[in-house]
Amino acid sequence: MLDIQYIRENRQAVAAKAQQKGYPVDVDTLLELDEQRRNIVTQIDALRAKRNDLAATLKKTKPTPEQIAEGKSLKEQVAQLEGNLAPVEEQYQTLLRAVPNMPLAEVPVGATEDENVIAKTVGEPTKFDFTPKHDFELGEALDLIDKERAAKISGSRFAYLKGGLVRMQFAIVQFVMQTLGDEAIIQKLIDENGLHIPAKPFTPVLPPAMLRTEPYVASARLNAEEVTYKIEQDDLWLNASAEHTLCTMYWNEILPEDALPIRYLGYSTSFRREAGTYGKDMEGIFRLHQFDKLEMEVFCTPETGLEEHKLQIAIQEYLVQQLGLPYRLIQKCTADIGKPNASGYDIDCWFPGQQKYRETHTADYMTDYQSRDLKVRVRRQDGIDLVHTNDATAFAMSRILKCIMENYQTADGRIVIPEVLRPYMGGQAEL
RNA sequence: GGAAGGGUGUCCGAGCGGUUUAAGGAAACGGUCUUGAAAACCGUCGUGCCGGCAACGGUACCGUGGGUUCGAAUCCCACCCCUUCCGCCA
Repeated sequence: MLDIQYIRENRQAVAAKAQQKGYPVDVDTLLELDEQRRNIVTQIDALRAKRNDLAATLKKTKPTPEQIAEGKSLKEQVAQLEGNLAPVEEQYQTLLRAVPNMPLAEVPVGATEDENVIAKTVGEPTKFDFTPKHDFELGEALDLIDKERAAKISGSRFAYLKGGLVRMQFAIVQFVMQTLGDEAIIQKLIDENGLHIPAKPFTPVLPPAMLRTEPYVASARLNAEEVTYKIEQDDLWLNASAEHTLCTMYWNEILPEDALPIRYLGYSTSFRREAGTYGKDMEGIFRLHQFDKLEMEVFCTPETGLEEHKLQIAIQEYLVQQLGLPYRLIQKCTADIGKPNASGYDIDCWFPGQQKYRETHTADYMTDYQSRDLKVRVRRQDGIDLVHTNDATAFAMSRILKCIMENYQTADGRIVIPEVLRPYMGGQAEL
């Protein structure tokens, strides 16, 4: 969430930018509630001070009937004010959480995703002297994907992935762990992008795939209606990304400054309800209810937040380039970056089956919006600051497998394995 | 699932109705001493919120939420979590 003091001091800007992001919010009402809230809290505190004074005088003596009556009266007054406060506080919290993060100045203003900006195009759409096939055609012919039986057992938007495709997924996992664990590569990307942050490698993490409501809400990532599965018998949700159990990891903690930046590479199965996408991307493995994903998560100081964002984007590009996939880097506009984001970039890779660039990666910079509610802080020489958080896709498996299958297909329907993955597949050259 | 024990500040840990402004220890920071370090000694040392330019003042917080009381870390109720043992299990 946003800092209420910032909202007080930037009433107009907050309303305007919230509008630009497509999360219009009634700032006037929010600030009115804020004032009511503070007014009541001040009154309550004054009454409590009286109560404490009274209690202090009674430490050794027996209370007189008058003193007991006064104590009771104070208690009732406090209770009444607390009764007044509760609904104000509730509305206030609801409105406050509805305020989106402020976009950075350089984020292009736009009303829909059509106003995203293509920052860069790398590579040419893959050319074939035959009509390229879709993942599902290739997958079926090579016995790599079985969606029919998955539908029988689990419903639509599930798949059995098999054989070489599975080995390729784990080759990708190994390749990414190797790459992000390599200080020299991180340093090279830092230097190439003119950044001034340490080359600390990413630590691989297998996080829990479920989390409880309270931290999930605080992470500003819970999207119950459209995205997230709830476990009925327990207070647990299935995470929609490793990011959700990674960003919450230091919930309610104060980190020592020398621990930062904390760079994690999480690997988790991700579950998504995909409500509201009926009929969209029904074929193949582009959009499934369940997929595995490698996700970067970084906790850092406010000063380095933007540079960590840039590093994550550089890493994403490097990884995609290593796989030899054509892509575009998209700077998302205000309407598309998402509520907790101050900035957001996507990488759209080329999918020959559809003859389109489609989203395979996203990089999110939240500034302190996420950490404020999660209460993830850093203890520094001159006080305590909220950390800045960044997350970014390393690879979303089913999408990137589809992308590789389609870009690396041969005329006779086989799939060449990208060079960098072969060492992790026993030297195998094709599926 | 059954039984027992437990959740206190950065950590360990005492407190079990009113000198708690949470003992004591450790860590950390500053200082004395020392050629330097260690040790010893002295000092500092929780997080929010409200008010204030500030110094500071007020208030809340001892797993969470209710309750009892003039007064709750302390008593009562419910729930959550952790540990150990038993059972089951990859």
